[in-house]
Formats: sequence, C-alpha cells, structure tokens
Amino acid sequence: MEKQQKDVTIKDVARRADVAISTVSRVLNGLDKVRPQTRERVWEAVRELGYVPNSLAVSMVTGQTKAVMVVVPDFTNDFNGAVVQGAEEYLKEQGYTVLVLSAKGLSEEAFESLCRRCSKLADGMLAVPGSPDLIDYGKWTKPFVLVDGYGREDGGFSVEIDNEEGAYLLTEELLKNGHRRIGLIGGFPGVSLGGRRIDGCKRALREAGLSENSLVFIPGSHFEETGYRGMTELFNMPESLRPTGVVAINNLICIGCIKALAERGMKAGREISLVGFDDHLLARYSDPAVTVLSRPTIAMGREGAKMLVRLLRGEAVEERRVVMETKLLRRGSVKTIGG
Amino acid sequence: MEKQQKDVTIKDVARRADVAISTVSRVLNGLDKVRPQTRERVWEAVRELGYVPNSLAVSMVTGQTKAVMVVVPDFTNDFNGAVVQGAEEYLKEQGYTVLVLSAKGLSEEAFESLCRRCSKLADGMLAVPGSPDLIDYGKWTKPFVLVDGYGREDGGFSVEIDNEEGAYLLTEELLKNGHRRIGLIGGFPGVSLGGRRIDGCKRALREAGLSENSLVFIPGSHFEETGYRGMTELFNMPESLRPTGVVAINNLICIGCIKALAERGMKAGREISLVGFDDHLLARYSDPAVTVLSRPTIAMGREGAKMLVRLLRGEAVEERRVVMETKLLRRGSVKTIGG
DNA sequence: TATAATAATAAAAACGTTTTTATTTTTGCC
DNA sequence: GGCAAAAATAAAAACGTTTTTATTATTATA
Repeated sequence: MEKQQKDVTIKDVARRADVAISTVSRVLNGLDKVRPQTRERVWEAVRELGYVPNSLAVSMVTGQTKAVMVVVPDFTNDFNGAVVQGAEEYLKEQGYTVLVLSAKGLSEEAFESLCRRCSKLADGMLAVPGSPDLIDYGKWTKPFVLVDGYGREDGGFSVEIDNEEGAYLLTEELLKNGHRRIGLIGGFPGVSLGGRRIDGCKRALREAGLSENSLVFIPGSHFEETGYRGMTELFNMPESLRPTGVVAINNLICIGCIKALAERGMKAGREISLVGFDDHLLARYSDPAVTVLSRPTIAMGREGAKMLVRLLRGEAVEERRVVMETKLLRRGSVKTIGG
Repeated sequence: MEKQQKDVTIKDVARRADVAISTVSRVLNGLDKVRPQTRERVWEAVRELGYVPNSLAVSMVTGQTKAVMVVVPDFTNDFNGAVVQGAEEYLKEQGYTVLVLSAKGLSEEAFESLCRRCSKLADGMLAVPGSPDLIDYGKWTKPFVLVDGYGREDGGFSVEIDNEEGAYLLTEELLKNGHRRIGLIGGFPGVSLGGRRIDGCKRALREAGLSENSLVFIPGSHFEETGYRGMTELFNMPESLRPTGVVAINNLICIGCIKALAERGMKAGREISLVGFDDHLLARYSDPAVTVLSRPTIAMGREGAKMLVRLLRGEAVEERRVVMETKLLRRGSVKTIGG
C-alpha cells in the first residue's frame, strides 16, 4: 500500500512564499491589506504546490459550507430526478455545491441519524417527501424547503400543486366522457399527498351527483406494484360492476396499471380508460398516450431552490407556500362512452 | 432573525457529566478504560443534551468520513438512477453515507473544481462517466471505481459490459432477420463507450460479408435529441436507400427514435426495425416492445460499490475490471424481412 | 529628523473533535 | 498500612483553516 501522501496545507504555502499563514488566507479570500508584490508571491506558491484549501477546516471555522442537501425518497422515480435537476441547475448557478441524498430503504430512525450525520455538510436542505415522510422531520434546524408537499398549515416553506383540485380535474375528465363507475388506485384516505388526491376524486363524484357506490377505491402505497395489483383486481370483478375509468394516484401507479394492461394484451382507452399524474415518458409514449395532469416538475425543483437560496441569504420570503400551475393533457387513454 | 442557537458540543457533555472531554470521547467511541458508572453518567448527559458529534471535526482529526461520493452525469437518465440505487443499497448496508453528485452542465474545469471542493467529504468515489468524461479525471487521489467504463487498459478499477460484443449481438439480430441496410445512430468513432459499440456494429456487418455501404452511420452525442434527429434523417432518405433496421447506440437515443416514430404515427417493427441498449421502461412498454441488449444496471452499481468498499478497507481486489453479463431480449421491434 | 498615523504582516485564539501523554485514583499484595 | 501495579481519568497536542489582536514596516506630517 502506497504511502498516503499528505495534502498540501496553507502552512506549506506560507513557508514557500516566506509569509505568515494569515497573509496567505487573506490573499486566498481576496481581502485587502496585502501588498501586490506579496500577493503575487503567495499565488505563485499556491500554483506551484497545487494547494487546495481543506473544505472541512474552512467549514468548521466559518460555520458554513456553501452546499445544499437535496433529499429524495428514491433515485429511480423520474419525478424525483426532474425535481433534482431543476434544483441543481439553479443552485449551481448560485455557486452552491449540491449534495443529493436518498432516504430509500431507511427507517425513520435511520434516516434521522443520516440527517444528523450530514447536518454539518450543508447550509440548508431541499426535500422531496416520501417514505419516511420528511414532512414530519423536525430535527433539521437549518433552512428547509419542501418540494411536492401537500398544503399543510405548519408554516414551513414548500412548493406544491393543488393536489385536491388536480385529482378533481382528472376525475371530472372521466365523468365528462360518460364514465359512471370510477376506479381509484393508490393512496390512503387522509394520509399525506395521496389523501388530498383521494379527496379531490371523491368531490368530483359528489358534485356530479354520484353515490359512493360508483367509486371502487383500491388503497395502497405509492409504488408501481400497487398499480399493477389494483388493475388486476379490477379485472377480477364482474364486468357489470367493474369501473370503466381509472384514476391512478401517481406516476408509478400509473406505470403499474399500464404494465398490467400490457400483460393482458389490453390498452388504456380500449378495454378501460386511464388517467394519472405527471407527464412521464411512459404516459407520453405508450400507445395510446395517457391523459394526465402534468406538473411542472423541473420548475418545481427550481422554485424550491430559489426559495431556499433566499432563506440562506437571510432575505425575506413573502410566500411560504408556492402553488404551481398544472395542465390537463387530454390523450387517447380516455374513451368516450354511453350517451 | 432568530438567534442561531449554538450546537451542543462534547465540552458541554463533559461539563454536565463532570468528566474530562477525553472521557466522553472514549465513551462515545466505545473504547475501554471507562468505569461503567462513569460511562452511564456520560450517556445520560449525551441523551439529556441531545448531543450529536460534529462530523466536520471528527473527519478532520480522523482523516476519514465514512462517506462515499457517487458521481453521475445526469439525474434524469434512468440508467444512472439504477446504478446509483444498486450502489447505494450496498454502501448503506456497509455503513457508508452516500453523497450523490451530478456533473451536469459543468465544464471539465468546473467539474474538477467541484471535485476538489468535495474531496474531503468522502473517502472514495464511484463514478458513471459522461460528459465531462470522468475517465480522464486524474485529480482524485482517493480510491476510485468507474461504473460503465469501456475497457481502457489504464489499470483503473471498473465495472462494465463488453460493449463491442453487445453492439455486435444487436446488429447480428437485425442481420439474422434479413436486414441488409443497417442504420446506426449516435456516438463518435473511437470515442469512449460509443466508439466501442460502433466497432461492434461494424464487425457484425463485416463478418456477414456486407460492405461499408450497407451502413448508414449518423454520429451524435448520447442524448435523446440525437435519436430524434437521426431517425428523422433516415426518413428523409429515399426508401430504396433507407436502412430497414436501426441500432440505437444507447437508451436515450433509443427513446429519441421512438419519439420520432411516434410523431409520424409509425411504429418500430412496422415501418422500420429498431434495437437498442438497456431495458428501460419505454423499451419494455412501448408498443411493440423494443429488442434490447439488457444490462444488469442495478447489479453494476452494486458490484462497483463492492469493489470500492474493498479498496477502502485496504483489501486486495483481484480483478480490477469486472465484466458483467448481458442478455439479448428479443421483442416486437424487429421485423423479419426478405427471404 | 522625530513622531504620529497608517499600511502590511505576524502571532495567537478559536472551531470541535481524537489521540497521545501525564496524572490521579483504585486495587492487590505483603 | 504502605507500595507497586493497574485502571481510570485528565490534560494537552493536533487536524487546517479564519479571524482577531498584536507587532512591525512604511509613509506623511511637522
């Protein structure tokens, strides 16, 4: 094992430039009170030795890192990828280092421990909630912004959409196309973001004068597997009772639904109608494309990052809760039936 | 602005437990030579004060972080997501903190600077090359493993597949199905991973006795846009010259191809045949599904992580270059034509 | 030319740990 | 009960910076 060559320190630079350590520091940080001639000598030494400041030492004494932590529940969900990309772009523009962390596979306890360990590594945190539900994470004392939260009234900073209204619009779209028996796959009533979407779906039915019986709700976590299972369950029902239109509560569940259909040789918009959230690849390019409520995913990340940067700078943030616009994209997965 | 409450330090704990700082440290790190009674007093103080060691200070004095950096070119490419997931799983199992960094949008220079700034934050690095091409990144002196490299003989540690052979197999599949004019979209000859794949494609043609003229090669970077443009260009050719089968050099380009086809109301396997790399969602669930050379993406990440951990532990690593198995998945995107 | 003011540099303290060395306390034995 | 050995604890040095304070060198003024 080769000898771990020690890094060049500010001390080495000082010695080489024949100057005090503090002088080197001032040159490096562009402070005044250094004679041009001295300054040049220091820079030369820095170059010659290839000196790089030890970020740990700097952070320790200054108390800040110029870095931001972005926490996601998972790296394979493209919604998260888009949010991170949007956030990252802006944060890099503003000179921040972006450290991305995933909470995947961690118990709430393990996740908290992870955050504690990392708390000194960043000045602030941008998080996409998931499982464990970051929203209830209170140990983080630095500036914190939640992207894709769900309208909680705790006064935290967040970027979100109107999830209740979104689900309402999607359900309404099915109703407008003559569907009278609606399936709703995923989420748990009253729980986090999915709860809001369930509310919206139910409201649409209520306002259309339909009874609770016209809804087949299949609860489940927000993973693909739920969509697959849900769609399968629907097709196990007698056709006379089976919903003709389905609302998938999120992108992964929508993908699960499409998978289940594909395996049976079926298509959304033919054997059954399907609507969902987020304009992901599969929604856009499956055949037919899926009617979705599109969220500005990248913009959401960017907006969250902007908010966080303002907080880090100590600037006033007028709206603590930014609600982004959505768009209903009507496509072939909804068949018009009846009347 | 509320007063930034100072963190609890080891000093506070020591004072509270009426004990020396060093004793607290020994208790925390489970070293011996502490009387049970004293130990309990210290733990109590730790609990009462909610003490969390300052990771910066610890890293500075111990010289290690128990963290690993994972660098990807982009968060929106699902291949990267899968690699990160695989790596993350294993690294978390082994007690490492995983910090993910993206090189997206960074010049080679900016990226090097980023790495230097972060070099103290992790004990080792796992990287997926991209743009800038991490392979040529020499400033990183700590243990380093490349995932999805391309058979360079520089003795670095890497996990990869046989890209030349993979492209060979895909091309052969087209040839076996009677295709005699082949399109190849993406990559640049001799350059990085794409170069290897181009080589493999050409070899298949050569071995089948076909001349260079039977290949329509459309070079381009590894983004979706190249696939879209490439497919468009092919359809601008007179039909008599147009390839009947296309090899997309990577997943994004394959997606671009599918998009271009979808926009014309065409399908792979009908108007033109298509094969590509990686079994991504769109390849699997577009209609028809796309014949691809599937790589064990998650396993690649995991394997890379294993290698890195061995390096970090100072254990011997027998193979510096792990070549993973691939699988050709035959699907509906290849039409059999001719004789 | 002496003297005050100012500019430039150096020295030292601080950040919160671990680790090494020094000191104190406890134990065992005669 | 005294003494050596061992065990437990305390003190101090070190990690690599920034920042505050102290010192020295330069300039301006009389």
